[in-house]
Amino acid sequence: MAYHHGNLREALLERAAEVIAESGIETLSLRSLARDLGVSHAAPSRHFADRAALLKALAQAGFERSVEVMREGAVAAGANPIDRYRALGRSYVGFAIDHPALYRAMNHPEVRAQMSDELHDAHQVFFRTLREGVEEAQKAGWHPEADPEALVTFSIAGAQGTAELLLDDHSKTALGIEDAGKRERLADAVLDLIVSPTDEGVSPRTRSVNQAKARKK
Amino acid sequence: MAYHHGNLREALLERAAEVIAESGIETLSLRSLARDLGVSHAAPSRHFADRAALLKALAQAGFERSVEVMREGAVAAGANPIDRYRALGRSYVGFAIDHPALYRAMNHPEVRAQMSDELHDAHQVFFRTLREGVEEAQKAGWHPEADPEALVTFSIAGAQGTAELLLDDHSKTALGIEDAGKRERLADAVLDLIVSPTDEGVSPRTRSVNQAKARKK
DNA sequence: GAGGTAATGTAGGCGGCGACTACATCGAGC
DNA sequence: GCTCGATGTAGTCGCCGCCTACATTACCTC
Repeated sequence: MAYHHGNLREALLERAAEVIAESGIETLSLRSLARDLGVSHAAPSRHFADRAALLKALAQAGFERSVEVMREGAVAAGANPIDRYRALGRSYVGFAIDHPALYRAMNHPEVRAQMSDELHDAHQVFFRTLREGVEEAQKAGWHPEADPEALVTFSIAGAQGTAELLLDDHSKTALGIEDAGKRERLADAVLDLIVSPTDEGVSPRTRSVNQAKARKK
Repeated sequence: MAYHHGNLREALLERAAEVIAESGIETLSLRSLARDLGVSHAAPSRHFADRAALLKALAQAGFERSVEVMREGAVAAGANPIDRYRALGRSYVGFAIDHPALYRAMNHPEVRAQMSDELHDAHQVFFRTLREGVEEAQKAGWHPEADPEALVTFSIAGAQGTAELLLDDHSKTALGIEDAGKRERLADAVLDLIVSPTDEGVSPRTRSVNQAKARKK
């Protein structure tokens, strides 16, 4: 075989995502990754300075992909700002379920602790996307009385917390989630609770549009 | 000095909590812990079979303490079930802020992945405490139309997500949280949003009682 | 209060890992 | 066809988790 792997960087990211999805970030090691791909133990260092750099790259991809998915969801939701806002949250939860490895990388303490500038920017874009959705929804009559910053926190906390619960095995059993269908219904119900409070102009039961939201790959 | 440390187990837990609060769970090692306490590198193994066991012990303490704090908060909130329910969530967020190391241990993937029976029970008690609060609140008129399971998920997700955001440095700056006071106010505002939806019999502005809630040590 | 035993701590070692360095191979551009 | 940068290899160091063998202490029993 060739001395050069050819596309080691992408292969590393892909295999890393598999390993994380299977057995978690903790068990991920650069050396085992190298073994899996049949290269020497030091080869990964040509592409990622250290283990954290690889995780950061995954996290960055995660922030970018999640923003894409959220924007697509908003577009599919139509013109009503509150429906669009709901779709943002629903898409984020869907993203977490579809791409658990990226999601875990995005929220791993080791990554959050020391963000590179690039990663910081990606995180900012993510935050801004949600913030804009919140602002539009508020203008449209969702919680007009509330502090916008509290609304943003509430929204992100709700979406993040829901995603976390739906990905955690113990919480899943504690909540009686046996299959994917039940998980989807629960996610929708929770999203309804987040969005529901204001009853003017909002239709919290318009789930069908969001459920059929586009998911690439 | 004595050959025996005397209270190594407690000292390990205490020092571990310090290290986690300072620099995160990732940097925690049994050997560095042993060095910090002036014992041999293998001494900790007498009390914790492996690194995970130590984290599990911290997590267990966290679940137990958080339930205590939540119950105290509910008692201090009085007789109104919805006020009591709000106090549960507010107390949990307060617990996370006051005991970040325990909170992180409780939610660390390495811990969640393989829970011991004891830890599983502690987690169940935690879940049940919140679930009971939700059920009482619903009986009292909070979201009477909603699926109870969805309400539980919504509640835990909201509390958990809020705690996570308020502990994360990047999210803190993105939300414009400079000092502890602002953080407390934001936590209260978010809790109001979680509890507010139903307007019959609920007084979401009764924060003063909860703010002055008891916190031990 | 002497002896035995379990609890607790020590010393050493093994293998895996991250990270570093020196060296080998390939490929693209002059 | 040569050179140079990109990519991969081989070897090493130190830290860590974890294991085993051994030392010291506390406590219980007679």
